[in-house]
Amino acid sequence: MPQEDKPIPPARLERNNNDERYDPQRIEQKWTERWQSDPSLYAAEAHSTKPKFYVLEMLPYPSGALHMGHVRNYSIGDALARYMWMNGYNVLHPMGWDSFGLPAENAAIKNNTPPKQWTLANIAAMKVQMKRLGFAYDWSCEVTTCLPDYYRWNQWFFLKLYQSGLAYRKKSKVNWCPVCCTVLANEQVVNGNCWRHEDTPVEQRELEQWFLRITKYADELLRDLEKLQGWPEKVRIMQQNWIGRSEGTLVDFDLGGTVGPAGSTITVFTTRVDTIYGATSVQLAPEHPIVADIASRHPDLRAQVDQLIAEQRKAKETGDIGAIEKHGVFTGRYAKNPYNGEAVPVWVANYILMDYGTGAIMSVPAHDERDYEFANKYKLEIRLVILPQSSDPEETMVEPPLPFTTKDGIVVNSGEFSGLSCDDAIKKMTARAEEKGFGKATVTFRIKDWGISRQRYWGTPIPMVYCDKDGVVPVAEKDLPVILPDNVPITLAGGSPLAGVPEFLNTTCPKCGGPARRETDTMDTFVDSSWYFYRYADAHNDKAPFDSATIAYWFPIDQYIGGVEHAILHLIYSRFWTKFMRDMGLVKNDEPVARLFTQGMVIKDGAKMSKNLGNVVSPDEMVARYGADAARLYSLFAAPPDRDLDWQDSGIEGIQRFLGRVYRFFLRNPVKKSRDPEPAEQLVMLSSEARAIQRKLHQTIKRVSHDFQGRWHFNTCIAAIMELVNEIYSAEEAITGGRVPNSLIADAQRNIALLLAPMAPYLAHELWEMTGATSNLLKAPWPKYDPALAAEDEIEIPVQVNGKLRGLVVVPAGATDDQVEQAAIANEKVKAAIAGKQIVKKIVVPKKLVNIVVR
RNA sequence: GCGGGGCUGGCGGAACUGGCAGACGCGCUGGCCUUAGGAGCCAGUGGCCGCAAGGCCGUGCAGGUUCAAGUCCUGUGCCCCGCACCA
Repeated sequence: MPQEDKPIPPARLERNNNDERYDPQRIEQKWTERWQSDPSLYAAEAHSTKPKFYVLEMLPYPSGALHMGHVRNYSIGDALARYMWMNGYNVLHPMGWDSFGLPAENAAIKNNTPPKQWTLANIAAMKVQMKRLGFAYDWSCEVTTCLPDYYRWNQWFFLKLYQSGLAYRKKSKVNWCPVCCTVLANEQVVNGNCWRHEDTPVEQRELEQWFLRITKYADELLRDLEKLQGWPEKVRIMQQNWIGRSEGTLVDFDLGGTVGPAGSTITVFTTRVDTIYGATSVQLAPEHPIVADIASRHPDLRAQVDQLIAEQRKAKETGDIGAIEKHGVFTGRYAKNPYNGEAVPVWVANYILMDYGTGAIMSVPAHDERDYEFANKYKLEIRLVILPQSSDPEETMVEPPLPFTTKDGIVVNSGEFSGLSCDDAIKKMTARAEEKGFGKATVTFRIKDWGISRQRYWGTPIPMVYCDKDGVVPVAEKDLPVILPDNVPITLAGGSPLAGVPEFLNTTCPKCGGPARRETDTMDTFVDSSWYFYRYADAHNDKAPFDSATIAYWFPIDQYIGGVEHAILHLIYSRFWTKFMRDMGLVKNDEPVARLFTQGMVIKDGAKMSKNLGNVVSPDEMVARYGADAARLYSLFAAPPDRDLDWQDSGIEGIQRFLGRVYRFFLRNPVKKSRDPEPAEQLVMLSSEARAIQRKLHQTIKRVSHDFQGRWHFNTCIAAIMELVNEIYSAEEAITGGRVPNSLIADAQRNIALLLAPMAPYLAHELWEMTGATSNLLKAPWPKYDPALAAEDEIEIPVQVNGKLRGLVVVPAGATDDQVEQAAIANEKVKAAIAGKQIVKKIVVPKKLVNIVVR
């Protein structure tokens, strides 16, 4: 939503009529103007001998205003981009807009504004915010997914998917959100509710839909998770669970005669065929077609089954599926276990899901907890067929107190398979099924094909045509894009708005030229975000989605940064898209993203910021009060980036104080003699105060470099710079008294500007200029430290007696262990602590500590 | 139930490979400067005892390994996130 204009209280410092005040508004405005005058400032180099680095933050939905989560995300990415520039990389750092989607339609209804107008206005507003925050984006390759020059390539990809058999149309039960009035992908259903309307249960509807065959890549998507060592383990595991690969066996149970159109066989799926001699019933999902067949002749059963179906649906909707009490009903029929020829009763049970496996299971109460619970309730036979490996095979447990469910056992009571280990039994029994033709090995996935049809207006039109003569016909490539018409009346009722636009709907068949109708559904917006980051590298290509050679240079993305909420949806779809493009020969990389970083949420008063709770902090207000640098620096300082950040207004004030301290140090100690950076002089004869500053300076460069590169602990980077500034302030008397050479002050100032440059770019640039430097700080080399100058002359060694701190001794940095030990023992407090006791052991950890063990 | 992360002062957080727990910042207390201070500067600030010197206790809890444990091991509690009748 667009930000309403609230009167913003003036920055507190502005009331201070002091020439030394740090005025972020003045400084930041000055640099904004300068940076805007050079649009190529942040542009990636097309031909470069430098190593490349592609750093990317997840593109926002243009809701109208940035929130603090965006600011944090982009502050991290921007710091990294700037750091890599300073380290000599050719950096690609783009930004764009995930700009199709339902909120634009909702806003259209509410404000009577066309979605396009609303969206483009929001983009303009948010771009202003981003520029005000000083993020170094290469706007020349901006991607806006709702514009035809982008979405035409969605359509182009769709045609390619269709040609490859990876896009298909199918009538099926789909998830329908009654508030969005559209279909949702499985990935967009959260606990049975719509992902955007968490209180709205998803309904099931039968509709003709377009699907993308992501399941073709299910195995590879799973396998290649191994390659993604630069991804958080959490995300890899979430994807692994989502894909849900499971190896098992299909086994046919014969019903001994046809019941109806669904046939005379029940095929069950099991991962534990080794337990099949213990199967004492077959359980069907209430929605299983054979249940419908049987029930059609038995009205009583029909009613009971309907109840089970209703119950299951309700449980799914409330998210309680998994906790409902198991119950079921006997169908009156029996099915034959093909291994032992035994006929077992066929039941319908509410804990069997139609959309996993075959919707039918064999029930083995002795070796499955769920089956055990069910069998106990209905007094079904519990037959033991696996014994724990350790126990005596002679010993027969007739009534197991609990089912034994692990594979670590021996098969018993299973005819010729008795005596085998579970794994061997699975192999041999599956082979038997294949040999006899009553079953086979199979792999089941939890992941389903991706339904992309949406009955909404504001999305990419699906480029397909329906002809009475030729059926479903793809739009010719040369006729792309199929333009999304403007001025479409939008309601949230009655299906696809495009169906009500005759100029759009009516077309001619690409094949026969006769009258035909266009597809009126649009694509899921996750299609847009599945490949947008490729377009950045070649954003103005009008012959192809991108040039393959350019992609080969930039990909994979070196660092992708965003919220963990995209761990499944966006990040699995875009992996699928990359694999499809690779198989098309369009890209060479198997994976789009080499390293992924998921930053923590921004919370306030212990809760996620939300309008309902009224704990939202507006970036605009923060920038107006404290400046962009302070807002950015605080979002990096308040917590390490992977953890949740608890926003505290008093914290950002502290950051502003710090920036003011830095600024005043420069202001009070103008050093304009030297021009551009030059190596620090070797300052041999320094006062102790000067030496302390010099040492701290080099130690700080070391620490910041280390924490930045290796760990991304921006909070400790900033803390280190604060320490340096504190050191300088505490030496103020020495500075004003002339005991610190000008050249050292100049050196410190240059380095402080450099160290701050990635995180607080406005002030850093101002300070850089104040030192007299004329080069562009953006690409100034990251500072290096001199180990000799960073070294301490003397070190303080804690001395423990029996592991407890008893004294501190100061020794020269180069002291030998013996000297340190002597100094430790000579210490008065240590003497007192060991007086009258016998020294058992002396431990000297070089440069760290001494521990004297006494008795 | 399974998986991932977390638990350190009044608060946000430091302590990367076992080696001075509490860096840095906020808050608080005191002082300086000032017509004024919601500006700036300086100092103090884990708890308990003590005038002090100093002592004891302290990283969710209980054990253990070690000269030495926030860090390693065993057990356990609580919080957050994800998945969940997946056969």
